[in-house]
Amino acid sequence: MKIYEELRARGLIAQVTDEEEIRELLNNGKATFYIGFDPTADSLHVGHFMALCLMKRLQMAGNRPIALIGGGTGMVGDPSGRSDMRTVMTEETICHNCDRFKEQMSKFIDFSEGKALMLNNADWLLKLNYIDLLREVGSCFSVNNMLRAECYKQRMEKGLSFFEFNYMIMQSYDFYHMYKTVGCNMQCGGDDQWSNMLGGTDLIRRKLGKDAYAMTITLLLTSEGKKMGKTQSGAVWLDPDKTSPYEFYQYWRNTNDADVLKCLRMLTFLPLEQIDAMSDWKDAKLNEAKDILAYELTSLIHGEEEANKAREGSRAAFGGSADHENMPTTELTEADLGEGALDILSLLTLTGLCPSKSDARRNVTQGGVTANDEKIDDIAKAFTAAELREGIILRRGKKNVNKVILK
RNA sequence: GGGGGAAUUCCCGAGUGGCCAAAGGGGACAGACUGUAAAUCUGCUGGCUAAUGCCUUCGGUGGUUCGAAUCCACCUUCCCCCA
Repeated sequence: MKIYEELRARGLIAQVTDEEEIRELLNNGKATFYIGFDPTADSLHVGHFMALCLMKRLQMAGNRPIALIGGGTGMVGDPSGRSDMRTVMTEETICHNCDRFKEQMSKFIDFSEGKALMLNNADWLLKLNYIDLLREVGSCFSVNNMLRAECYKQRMEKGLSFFEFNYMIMQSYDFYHMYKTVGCNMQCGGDDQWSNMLGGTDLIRRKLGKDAYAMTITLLLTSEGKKMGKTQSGAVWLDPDKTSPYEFYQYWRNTNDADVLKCLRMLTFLPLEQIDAMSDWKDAKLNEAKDILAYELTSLIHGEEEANKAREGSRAAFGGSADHENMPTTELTEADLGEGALDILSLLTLTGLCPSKSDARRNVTQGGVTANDEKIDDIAKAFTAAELREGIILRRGKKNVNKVILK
């Protein structure tokens, strides 16, 4: 199966400007395509992961990816799909974030020998002169059309500043610039970028009379219509310091039944036949598919070793038996110990299982806390140094486990 | 440029001098049921405290008052109408 057909089969392709041409380009490794990443945080997250996967897939098929870091566009911020204005970031923050992005991407995409490029649009956008820009490309944009664009719809109700309105022009300029300088003939991105991307192909046609292409990938939504990769505590990060491999693994392990196959297809590199074979797995059997999904993804991001640890940790936490080696652990020192013993509420906060003592108290009172599988319902319960030295397995609810041990 | 309105705890949103840590809903969390799923039902939802209670919070800064989320002044941001 050729790459284009595979992307289709995996359900990755959302919209394309010209299916025939794009199939031809991609299947023959003739595309130089770019995907933009706005440096809004100091780590990539699951949302970016889809894009990285796509890059890798296309690269494996012989195409040349360009990872475009939005050091310049990040100064403005994309209003697409947002209901309010982004906070404007300082230049230092943006630079810092750009560097971290580069680091993370290099682990995933092969940048050697020009097989892929990494560019930063700050290099050309920051130099632009307002009047020159207006004269050069300003005439190619119709405000009427821009206002009709889907990506501004939401903002038309709440208000959109001129500042952010320019984002589309900058993104279009990127494409145009890279078309001229590095032969970039295609842009890929999330489906929410569609109108911004069309701005670019349009600009190239108007300015150069050449065809360039755009392709969007399906946004990965949960069956409830929410963006995948968001939890109540924020995004699921690829940086192990921000989201531990264990948490990362657990995130996928808890995927909704309805979303498992879709995620396997879209995110993993497992052969389609193998994934199709899982399609009649039902009920408890589906848990195996979730384990595969979680393992595959953790392994892709954090490596096999970490994936194994995460899987072991998870089995120890939920499977009962197994060893407790890889369980999330908190090491205490004598200094944490008050009067020779530590009460349950302090333990819960020290391990991070509960954010505050009030919350810890609530959880204990509601019967959600166990220590070594014994339910704790007394908020005054304390553990001695000797008990702590043995190690205690604390649980808050079913999914939050932490082993405390006094060193 | 002129006029009118708004800012509330994670989100939406009530509250218009004391009874307000602040209604209601959503979400999150915990319990029951399960398959580490979904749905459902129950509880719970600022912090400290064994508890009584105390402390911090209603865009910001000052002020009026015994007492302010609520009144006044100024500032900031946003929305709407007219130009």
